[in-house]
Amino acid sequence: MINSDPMSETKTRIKDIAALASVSVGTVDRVLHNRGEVAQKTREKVLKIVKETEYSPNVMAQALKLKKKFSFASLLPESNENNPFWIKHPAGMQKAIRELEPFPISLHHITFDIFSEADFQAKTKKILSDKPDGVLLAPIFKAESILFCRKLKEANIPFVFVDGFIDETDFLSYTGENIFQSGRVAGQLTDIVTPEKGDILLVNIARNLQNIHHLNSRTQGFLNYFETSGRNSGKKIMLNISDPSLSSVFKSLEKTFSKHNNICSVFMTGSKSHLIASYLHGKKIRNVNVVGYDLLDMNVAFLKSGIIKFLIGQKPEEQTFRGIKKLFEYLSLNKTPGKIEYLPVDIVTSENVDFFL
Amino acid sequence: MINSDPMSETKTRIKDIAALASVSVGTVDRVLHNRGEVAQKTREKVLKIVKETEYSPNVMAQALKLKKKFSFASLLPESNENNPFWIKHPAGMQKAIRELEPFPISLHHITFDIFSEADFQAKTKKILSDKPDGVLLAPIFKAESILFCRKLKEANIPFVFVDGFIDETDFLSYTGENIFQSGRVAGQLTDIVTPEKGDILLVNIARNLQNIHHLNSRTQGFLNYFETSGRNSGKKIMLNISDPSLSSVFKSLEKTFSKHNNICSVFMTGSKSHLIASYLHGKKIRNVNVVGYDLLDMNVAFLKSGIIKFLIGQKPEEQTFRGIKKLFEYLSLNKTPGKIEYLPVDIVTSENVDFFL
DNA sequence: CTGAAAGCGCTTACAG
DNA sequence: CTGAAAGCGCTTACAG
Repeated sequence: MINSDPMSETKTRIKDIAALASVSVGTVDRVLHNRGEVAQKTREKVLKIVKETEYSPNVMAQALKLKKKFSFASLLPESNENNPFWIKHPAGMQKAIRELEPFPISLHHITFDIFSEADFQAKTKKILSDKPDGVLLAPIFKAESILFCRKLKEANIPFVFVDGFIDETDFLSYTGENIFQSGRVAGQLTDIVTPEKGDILLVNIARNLQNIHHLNSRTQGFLNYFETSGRNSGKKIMLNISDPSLSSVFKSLEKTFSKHNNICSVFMTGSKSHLIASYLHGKKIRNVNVVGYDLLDMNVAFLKSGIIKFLIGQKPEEQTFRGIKKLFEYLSLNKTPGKIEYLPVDIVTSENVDFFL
Repeated sequence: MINSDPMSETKTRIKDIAALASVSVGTVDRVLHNRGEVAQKTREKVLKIVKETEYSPNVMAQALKLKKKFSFASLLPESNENNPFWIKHPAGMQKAIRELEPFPISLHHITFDIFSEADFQAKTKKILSDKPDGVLLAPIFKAESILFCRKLKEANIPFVFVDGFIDETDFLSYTGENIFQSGRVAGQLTDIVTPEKGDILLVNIARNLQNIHHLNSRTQGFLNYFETSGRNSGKKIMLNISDPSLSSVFKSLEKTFSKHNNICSVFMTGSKSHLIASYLHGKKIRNVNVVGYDLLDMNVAFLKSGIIKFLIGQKPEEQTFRGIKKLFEYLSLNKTPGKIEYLPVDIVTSENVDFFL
């Protein structure tokens, strides 16, 4: 028999504690919430009984009485054609709010230009002036995020990270990928589909590489796999592309492929593997496998057509879903979540992709 | 701004409806719950306002007042050394009950001998006599399950399936694998790791094959993949083993491997791929890849050591977790879940397995 | 057929 | 420093 209340059949209520301590419920409530104005002796007596009876409040009654409306703010990059990765994040937050329905929660979702530190900073100012009860953010820009998080802490506003975390801040929780390990998984998958002596091309597309630590960690994980466990002994060729435009990417690939004639697989460290696939398709280059990230529509199309062999999913919706839930549970139920929650690294192929869409 | 209550700032309460209809809250409640004893005219007036105001009850207040305790029953195979697959299912139900904490729920978890239809039937009798509010079950034995489900329906007890479903019953919801598609995924993974002309051995271990339709569907999906999409052109050798003991399995494998000398991969349709791996390991047969199901400790060990290349996870905990939640939400919040919820087919390798444990 | 009142467990403003 | 009372939104037993 599994019970939600394994210790006792009937839960102790404030009233019971009051009776046991020979005080009124008002007094019990005052010590429970540290509202002061209670004699030290009374306080101790009540606290003792609270402990003995393992009192925990009835959340339904609390919520009914308090009708506290939580207002959350979220700060994520805006999604557009150039950056469709972020398109699914809001849905996860919506879902969390719907699921928490009986409790009134509002969420102000704010986006910033992923290429503009200034915009990010402006948006953080706005959030701080709104004084939300909790914040969810993707700490894309490290320096600016650290500043923002410090201010949040000063204002006593808890915040959770998605997509990545910054150790130097006092975040409540991170929900997302283990970035290094995900690079290792990508390495393993690439290893499986690459001939033993075939070369592997690693492609980074990013304007400003040192600021986006994901890609670096992924690349590190990827290379680490081959150092420790890989079978493939081919060359690992690194290609950094700073201009994400189609023509620029194609030009870079053109140059690289003409220089190296034994490339058997391409690993794309970010979500734009469809660009690689598109290039290979256009050039009618067969037998080159692509491994990349994220279930964007374009990526999925190439996965189904077979040019992309594996995609690794990051569960963007799940990240924001859990982030919001953690904020809520922390604030309303006093549950402190685990500091770091790594979501499984999903391996996605043409055959199981539909389950993830 | 995403809001839990998008239509109006303040929710309408029974009191508001009563005022609008010029009746008392008691009357509103009577029509809301079809408790009769209301004049037809009054009834219609109230219903109209309920509709207009899009009234929905405050679950917190309901729960606080009602203190209804739901009692659920679950019926799953008992897990033992021979059948460790079922060991993780109870944890998912526990988790659901913990998460639903503020609502009092009790669960009577009943197990049956997976080799005994009679035991299954006896346990269903017990459950029926307990009259639980909802039931979760794995319909392992088809005929007996149909009978049981009919009785549940007669008693007006909703039930959900995990691990498989039977179309002919009136189940509330199924949460689990798309079995055929999971076979296709297994086919694809096997295809990837098998040389183009290598033979593939399919192993079924089951006492009573026609009763366990999983394995059949998986095998069908597996073969279907090679018919429609596969690259491998080797033989597909079927091996059915009815005695699951170690010695019997080893003997069957011995015989099969001596008869076929080009087996490059083995697909195990159930959770016992560790037996295959163990055989290969003992015989020092290298270069034979194993693909199988379920993250049992023994399987994971062989996955990490490299003999098993891929495992497909079924998320046993998630199945029962969601099943219980669906029962609860159906009963307490009147939410009817989707009839069939396929969980993603998880592809697990030595590099991402830790996220799933 | 209908209304007024009590009470679920909690919090808070008020009186003392 | 402490207690008594009102009220959150709902349900129910009772009186009429």
